[in-house]
Amino acid sequence: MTNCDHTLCKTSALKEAERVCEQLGARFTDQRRNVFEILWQSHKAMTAADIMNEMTNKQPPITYRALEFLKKSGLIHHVTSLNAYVGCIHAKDPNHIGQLLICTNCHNIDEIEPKKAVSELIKAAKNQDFTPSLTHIEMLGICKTCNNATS
Amino acid sequence: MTNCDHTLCKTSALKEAERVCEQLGARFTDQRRNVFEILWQSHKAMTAADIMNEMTNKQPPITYRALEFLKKSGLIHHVTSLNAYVGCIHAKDPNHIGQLLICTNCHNIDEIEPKKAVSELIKAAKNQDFTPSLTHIEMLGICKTCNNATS
DNA sequence: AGTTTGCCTGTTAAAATTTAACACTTGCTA
DNA sequence: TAGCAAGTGTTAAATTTTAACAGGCAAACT
Repeated sequence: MTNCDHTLCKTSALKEAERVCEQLGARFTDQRRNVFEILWQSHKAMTAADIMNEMTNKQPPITYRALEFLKKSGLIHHVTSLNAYVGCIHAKDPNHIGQLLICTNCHNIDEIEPKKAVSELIKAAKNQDFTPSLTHIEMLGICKTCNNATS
Repeated sequence: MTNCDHTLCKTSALKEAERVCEQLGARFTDQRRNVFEILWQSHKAMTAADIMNEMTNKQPPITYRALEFLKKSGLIHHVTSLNAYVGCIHAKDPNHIGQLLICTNCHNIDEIEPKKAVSELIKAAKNQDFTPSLTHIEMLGICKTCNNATS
């Protein structure tokens, strides 16, 4: 995501969303598209309320249902430590385990795939005979841009 | 935590809590103790409402304030993916980064310190010029006991 | 001992967030 | 073209969290 051409970025996310829905036999309806596009206006996390405010149809169930669907489909992430949502930039790979880098200054979120760390995490879990099915990794901190701005 | 002698486990957690409060110049008051003991009845995550139900004084602000304090002091963890709380078993080490292993079957939570994985996560973040200050790692899955019971 | 100070509590509400329930619509497909 | 499953619209309500403010309590100072 860092320094993306965001118009392109958004366009390809939309294409990807259509493809994923197709593949799931689900519809990328107006409501779902509405939520998705709002989230993809930026790489910042938005709360359900933030999103609802920008929806055409502002009724809570509409928003929550769309969020639920998009999350289940792997198209967006629930950023649990903020109770907010952000578009997923690795939707292509439904089994990826992302590491969210959440800037507490500008609120942008980057997502990387820390292959080595993940395999260590899994190894550590297996050591306890724990069988993982879902992994959340979230880091709060200061991003590159804000680091440079401060210095 | 796995297969702990829980009476001991709880006792030492209480001692530790008293020590931490002392060190912080804060008081381990009745309300805080109440929440803390409720959480330490088990290694299961409890929601604020669950806890409130068992409190002597069941008023929301009492519970939320105590939770907030215990969390800030590193005595409990907020399990963000469940929006629930659990006692921290590494309170001694205030800078530790824990990996929570959350059993979706029995709801017990174990916490381990995956040193290697964490250093990889930090490395991955630094590669993006991201300076982390707080890291959350949560895994949902099936624990040892439940694995054995099923097989 | 008396008083100040800061932390902590009690209490009343209210705000914010999320879900339930149910009737209706839409698009596929048999 | 009827029937089914998926998705919507709508009304409320449940749940979760916070605000605000008055009062109490313990340690620190005089």
